[in-house]
Order: sequence, then structure tokens, then C-alpha cells
Amino acid sequence: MYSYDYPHPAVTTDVVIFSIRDNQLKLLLIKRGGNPYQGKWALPGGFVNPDESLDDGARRELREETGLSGVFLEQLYTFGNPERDPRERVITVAYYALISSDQISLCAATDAEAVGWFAMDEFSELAFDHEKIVAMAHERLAAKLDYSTLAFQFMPSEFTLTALQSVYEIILQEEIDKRNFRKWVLALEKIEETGEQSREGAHRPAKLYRQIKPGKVEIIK
Amino acid sequence: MYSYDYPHPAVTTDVVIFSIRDNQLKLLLIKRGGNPYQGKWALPGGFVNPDESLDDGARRELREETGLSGVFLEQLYTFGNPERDPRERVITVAYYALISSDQISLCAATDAEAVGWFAMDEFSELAFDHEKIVAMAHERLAAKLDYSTLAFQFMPSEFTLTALQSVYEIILQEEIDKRNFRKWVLALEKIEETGEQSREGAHRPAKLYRQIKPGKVEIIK
DNA sequence: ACATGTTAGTGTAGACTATACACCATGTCA
DNA sequence: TGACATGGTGTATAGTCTACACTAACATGT
Repeated sequence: MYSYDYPHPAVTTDVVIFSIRDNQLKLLLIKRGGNPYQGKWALPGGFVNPDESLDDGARRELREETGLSGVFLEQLYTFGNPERDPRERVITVAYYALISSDQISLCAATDAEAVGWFAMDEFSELAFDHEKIVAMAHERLAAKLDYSTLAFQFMPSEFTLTALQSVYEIILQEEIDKRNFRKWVLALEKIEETGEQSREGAHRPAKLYRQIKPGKVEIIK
Repeated sequence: MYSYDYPHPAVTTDVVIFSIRDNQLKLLLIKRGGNPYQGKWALPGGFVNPDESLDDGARRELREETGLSGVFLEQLYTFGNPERDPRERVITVAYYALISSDQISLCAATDAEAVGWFAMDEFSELAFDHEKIVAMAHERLAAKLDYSTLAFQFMPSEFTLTALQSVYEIILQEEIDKRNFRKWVLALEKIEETGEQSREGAHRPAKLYRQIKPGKVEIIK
């Protein structure tokens, strides 16, 4: 039992976990077992421990659901309307995380019953105000593509330019000219050729590239 | 006495209140009366009430310190390191606010003993992690000048282009070419001539402009 | 009334950036 | 060896950004 002179809200972290699967932007949702919103899908999240920072709390939630660590994670926004949880006052510090397509294969969560990856138009009526959180995360993601190397976080350690372009197209939901994209991304000088080729399928093999500073998200322009 | 099954952190809002005074970017600080950090300057802030949203809490803090309402206020970031307050776990949702130079004259706070406006290089050793909060607020402010009409929030209802330019120069800390600035800002089509002139001092009077949508911050480009 | 001082207000040329657009290259497989 | 599929490349144009200097209009003092 913990007592205070003044009322204290509960504080949680919720994480919007994005990844690219099947040529779609998807996010990880969890089916709620208990009330409220029992049976509804919700963002993974939970209470912040007394001795951990908010970042650490979000990272822990991420690890608990995916088994992954070392992924990109950034604070998004804090949601604290008094009525957002019917039980008690709960303030949630929302984060978003990006999982690359080689991390996703390591991701343990997928086989669990109550966990799933959903495309942005494959879910409806999330629990709490989670739809608002997801919408804001998607906006932030799209905005950051324009002025950072955020999209590289979705790529495996070696990737083709076509694969990278398709990540941009999926998130921004618009087609990009191949030649202009390549000029642009190479001019950034944030990726380099590995010297290897992909050689998949009945066609010309593609050069493989890697990030010069793997894992780093850099602001550009 | 309020009791919970699990430990709950205290949640506060702190507000970085910016204004332009004496051709400098200044912010409002409050001298702490009690421990910890007694006598140190700190951001205005306080506990979130159980029945108010985070935005409302921040707006209330702002009003309590300045007497002002209807000013621009936006959530900045949430700071929650376990050791940031020596008394108990305190998570603060930081906001920043912009006060225009006609609002500032209405601002009651200035005559109080323990309240003051400080230029960005006029203070040192703020209480808690408030220097970090201020630094992030300043970064956000400067970044937003590039892609929004945020700077207009510092302007009185009617203003000259020279005055507007000087706000940009003060915040960005760099000189801007007069002709290029005017071309740029007029091309935005977010301000219009009032038809009036300023006529101050021994020189040619300047045209006065106003925002087309007063109070609105718009994303540009 | 005229000279002085101070800020307001304006345009153009060149560099650079963004965009639109189509064909050949290189591999697999039948 | 031909069909198919994706990889890879350049150029011309429009648009944007940058640098740069002089005249206009007022107040003031002589």
C-alpha cells in the first residue's frame, strides 16, 4: 500500500511498434485480456516502475512483447486526459519504435495468440485513446522521413536501393521516381555499397548497401 | 490521504514561457522559496490536478504566473528520470508558451519579487533538470520557425516587417537579408497589410501588417 | 527651406535544387 | 537464344534560394 498527501495519477508507457511486413506498414497490437476494453486490441504498454526512467520503461515494454532490444525508440507525446481510463487517472507517455526486417524474424511475439501485426487499415476501435496515439505516431514517422534517416531503421543490415525506396513509398503512400530517389539518397552520403549483390529471382542482381553509421538516425538537410 | 496498491509518481507540468523583450529572447523564471533547490531559479510549474488534462494544467500554471490566457501553448517533452527530484518520483510534462509583446504589458507577474524575465544567457544553474528542459524548448522553437508561422505568436496584433524580421534574427541568432526575408514572408500569404503605418521616429513610416488568421500557427512549405 | 540622419522599401542575376522523363543492362529460366 | 523481370543510369527544365545596393519618406536641427 502506497499513500500520498495528494492524489497521484498512474503513469504508463505505451509503445507503437512499427515494422514493414508484406509490403505494408504494420504495428504490433495486443488483445486485452481484462477489463476495461476486454477483447479489444491495444498498444503494448504498462506501468512505469519506480526506479526506472520513462525511456527504460518503454524499452522494457518493447522487450517484453518482442524480445528485442537495441531497436530505435523515441518518445512521441504524453496523453493525460482525465477520462482516458475509466478505472483511475492514467497518464501515458507514448513512444514509438521501429523494427527492421531482420529483427522481426527474431521477434518472439508473433506466435502468441493475443498478439498480432496489423496494417494501418486492418484494425478499428482500439482500446482507450490508442487510435489517437497511433495516428500521431504515423504522422511523426512520415514527417521524419523528410528530414532524417529514420527510414533506414526499417532496413536489414544490407539492403538494395529498391527495397529502401519501397519503404519510403509504403510510409508516405506515394510513388517516388526511381532515378530521383537514388540521386537523393546517395547524395546524403549515409549509405555505402557493400560490394555484394542480392541475386534473387530471374533478373539482374542488385547492389547491396549498408548504413555507414548503423543504428544512427541522422537529421538531414 | 490517497492510497494505491502500486507506487504512483507525482506528475507536474512545467512551462517554458518565452517572450521577446529588449530585443532578446527571454523566459520567465521563478525563485524557489522552499527546498529542494531553495533560492534557485526554476520554471513555473506544479502538480496536475486530478480532474484536469495536462494541457489544462499547463494552461493553469501559465495563468497563475502571468495572468494571461489565450496564449500559444504546446507540449514539449516529458521528463521522468527517477532522480530528477530528490523528494519523490516526479514526472514532469514540459510545455512551452509564447507571449506576444502586447500581452506582456498585461502580464502581472513582472513586479513580483521572486519572478523574473531572463535572457538565454542570463541565468545559470536552474533547479532540477530545468536547464535541459529550457535547452530543448529553445531548440524546438528555433526548429519550428523554419516550417511554421510560430514566430508570429511573438508579434502584437499589428506589426512591421522589420519587427517581424528581428524576431527571427533574435531566435535564430543569425542575420537575415531584408529583401529575401520580405519576399519569403509575403509569399507565405499568412499576413496582410492593415493599411495603417507605424510613424515612429525620425524616418520613413513603416507599413503595418497583421496575421490573416490571428492566433493560428500554420505549418508551411 | 534645406541638409542630415534614420529606417522603409524594392529587383535582378546566378547558383543551386527539384522534377519529369525512357532506355539499356544483367541476370534466370524455359 | 529469346522472353521476362528487375537493376541501373543522365539530361533538360522549372523552381527556389542567395547575394547584393540604392532610392523613398519621414523628423529634426539649422
